Amino acid sequence: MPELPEVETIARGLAKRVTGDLIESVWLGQKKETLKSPASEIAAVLDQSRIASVRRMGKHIVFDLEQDRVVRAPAKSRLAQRMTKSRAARQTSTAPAEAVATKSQWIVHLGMTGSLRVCEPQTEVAKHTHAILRLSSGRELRFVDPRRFGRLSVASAADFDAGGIEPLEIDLDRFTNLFRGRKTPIKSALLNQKLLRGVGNIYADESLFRSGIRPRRRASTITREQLAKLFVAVKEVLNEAIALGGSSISDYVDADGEEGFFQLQHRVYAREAEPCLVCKTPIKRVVIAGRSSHYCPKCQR
DNA sequence: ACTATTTCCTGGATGC
DNA sequence: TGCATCCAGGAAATAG
Repeated sequence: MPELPEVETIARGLAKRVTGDLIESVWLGQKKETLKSPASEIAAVLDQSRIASVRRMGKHIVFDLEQDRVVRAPAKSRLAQRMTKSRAARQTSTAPAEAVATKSQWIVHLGMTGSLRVCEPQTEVAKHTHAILRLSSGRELRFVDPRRFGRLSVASAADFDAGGIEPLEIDLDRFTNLFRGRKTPIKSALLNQKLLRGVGNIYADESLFRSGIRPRRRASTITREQLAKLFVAVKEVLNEAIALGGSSISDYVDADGEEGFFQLQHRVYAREAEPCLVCKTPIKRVVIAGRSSHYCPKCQR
């Protein structure tokens, strides 16, 4: 279940392996529910594009792509029209033909069980493989997702909006404002990607434990002091998890096939009935908005 | 405008 | 052993 720290780890690993590669060909599977954009559009954007960088936005992995396309002056191509007017004007008035870099993005959401693997072409194609990109390095980048909660899409450079604010970049004032007037349980608010992007079930539970707040507490009833603690806890938990390569739950591994180790630091997540590490009270599990939520009934109020 | 609930999906765990 | 059932959970869709 990749959340922000896992996606960050994966994106860093991918950046090391595929930055600068040209995508020489693209294969997309038939399961169209994994595609947010039409298959033809995804293939057209990926094919013959160069991977300029790989980064994380919330729980999304963003591949920044550049395509070199020859634009001939007299014929007003669609590409030329899409460029800024001044640039297009310069183009048509001077050079008869010129290579123009157009920018776009390939956006991957791993959902629950999605993974991106860089491997040799002869590696057996795993079950539930939904996309294969052949790279100029001779390797392949494959998207595998058994449960198919993952999503692939493409966007032009200006398009992609991942929603809320990055939790590692937000300041205390804006953090506090996110919860003002919200009657929803704080747990639900933390999971709401339109507020903060990247926090998932594990890190929401762990942050609430560290700040002593019960997951069911209505967001608007939390004091300034408690929110300040939560603000620190969220950043702390995410940073520690990134440093340990994320949490390996079920079959999560990063781009190098390495497991993360933050699961060993979990204080409440998946520890139902086990003693609280602070006060020995058994950890409780309740369901909030359809999600299992773990907390210590004594330490969290 | 918010908030709560349902739905999607497969494989691993559990129970009889 | 075999088969059915349940559960995990992010986010979109739907309902209130």
